Amino acid sequence: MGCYLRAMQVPGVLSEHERMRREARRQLEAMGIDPYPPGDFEVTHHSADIISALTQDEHAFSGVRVSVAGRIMARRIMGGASFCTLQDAKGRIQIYLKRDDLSHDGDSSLYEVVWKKLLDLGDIIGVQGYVFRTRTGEISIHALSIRLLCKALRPLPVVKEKEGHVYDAVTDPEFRYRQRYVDLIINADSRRVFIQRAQIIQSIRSFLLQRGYLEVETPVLQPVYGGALARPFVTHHNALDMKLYLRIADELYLKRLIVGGLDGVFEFAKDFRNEGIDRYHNPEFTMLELYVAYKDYFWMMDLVEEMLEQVVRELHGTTCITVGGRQIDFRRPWPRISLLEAIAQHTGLQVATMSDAQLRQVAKERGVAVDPSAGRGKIIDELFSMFCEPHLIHPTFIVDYPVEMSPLARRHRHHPELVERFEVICNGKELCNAFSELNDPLDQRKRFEEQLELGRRGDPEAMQLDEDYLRALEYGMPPTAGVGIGIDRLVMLLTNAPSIQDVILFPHLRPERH
RNA sequence: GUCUCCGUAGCUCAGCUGGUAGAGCAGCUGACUCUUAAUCAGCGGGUCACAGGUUCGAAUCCUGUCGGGGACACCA
Repeated sequence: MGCYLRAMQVPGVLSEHERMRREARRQLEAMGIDPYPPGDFEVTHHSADIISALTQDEHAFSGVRVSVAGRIMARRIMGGASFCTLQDAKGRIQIYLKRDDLSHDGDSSLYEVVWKKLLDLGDIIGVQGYVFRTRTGEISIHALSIRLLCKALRPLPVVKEKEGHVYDAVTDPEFRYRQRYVDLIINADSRRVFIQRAQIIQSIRSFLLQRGYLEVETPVLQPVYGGALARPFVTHHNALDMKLYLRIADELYLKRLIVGGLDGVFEFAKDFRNEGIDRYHNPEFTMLELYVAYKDYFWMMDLVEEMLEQVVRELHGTTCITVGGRQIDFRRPWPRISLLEAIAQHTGLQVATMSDAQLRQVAKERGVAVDPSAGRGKIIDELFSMFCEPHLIHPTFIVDYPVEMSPLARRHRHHPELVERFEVICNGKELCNAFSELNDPLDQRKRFEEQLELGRRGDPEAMQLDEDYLRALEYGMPPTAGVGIGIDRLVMLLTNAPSIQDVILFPHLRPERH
């Protein structure tokens, strides 16, 4: 690590490899070859398409000239003939090059000098030729011409592979995250994860669009942050000379749109929370929020179930996937169990009938760290996450939460101390959070005021009172169901990625130099 | 933020209880016109993360700093 940093810090200090490649570049230029030509090389085919087409029909390419472009990943030079592994966006294909085929009028310099001496692993070339099978049966392209499309000045880590076994794979997480561009070149699994991430998001988007919901964009820079309990990033607008916050959620804006009569809105929102970083948390992350008018949380449970089942099926072709060695089945219906029942099941405690003091006492006895300022809801939540969550592997709805934990949720229609809220727990982790939205402006004001009181008592995550949001509610918001799904967490689950850094292209890291 | 482990050539890693660095791949030179972790012969490449300290002598021991992983705490 240290050494490539050094090379980056001090441009004059180049490794032997880098000096070689710069010299090769110079020589190419001296030969009249542009090491960075314009993008006018016509690509007619991609590696994987050629291979699948020929596999289906052995004569698919008879009489066909193909042009492919990609990065040189391996070279095997045997005097007057060479093999090269070329990697493009869809995969890899072998190229066969012969001196005789690349020479014209007795000039073999393209093969002897350019190919053998001046091109390197990592360079990007275009190849024109015809498709054939080698004696051992590997589908290859017999090159009739090659062209340098981009000279690489840094050596690529060399990863070799035989019969599925990968040798010298680059596993250093710091290298992979800082230089994701290299990770993507050399780690097929990393490419796979990000392609699947895109598929998952696309799958959700089509599901929602198909139901007629409107995809919208709401402010990232907010004068009042809200919609979640979290610490925000603070920034400053110079021209307006005012404090702005990077959003921690887009909930309050989406619900304003419900007031506005849009009835069904969603947004894939980048949210920002000023908190610790670990394998489940990145300071900026993606959250899907969806709000639908004239619906409640029961309806939303059905929708979430259906949507996620379909997403998993579209991605994997089955509802049953393996995560960290465990089987998880997303097939509907998922169990629905109330928060208090779940606690009773896993701890034997009937917390509903306990006084605050009793609750505090049993929590202490069970080893739950209880902050003296923590309210009843917080203790219950803590009990749940300690004793229940880890046991919930298959997707499970946990429903009906204490009111003080959910200042934006509608009170339960039968139990005023609860709200109509559910979370989906899967693989021991929260996957989404949803509720029947609170649309009573007076109750909402009271809940905000309770949050303000928490804030005064020092809770840095307490909500701010959003006057404009209250004004919107006073105009009337229809009964509405809303849900938030942590997309990064969902992608981790569905791609079997152990760290959030593996599903975010450029995860946050400390600067390389201070 | 706390605890813990880690940082040696472009990459993957050796380097035992201190005697100032080694392998494979990659690179360079040469041979080889169906190879596929190509092969064969030869060669080069390192402020051992950084800064102090202990010592005759430090990649190795100690302290600190930087960066990373993991766990805990807060959260999604």
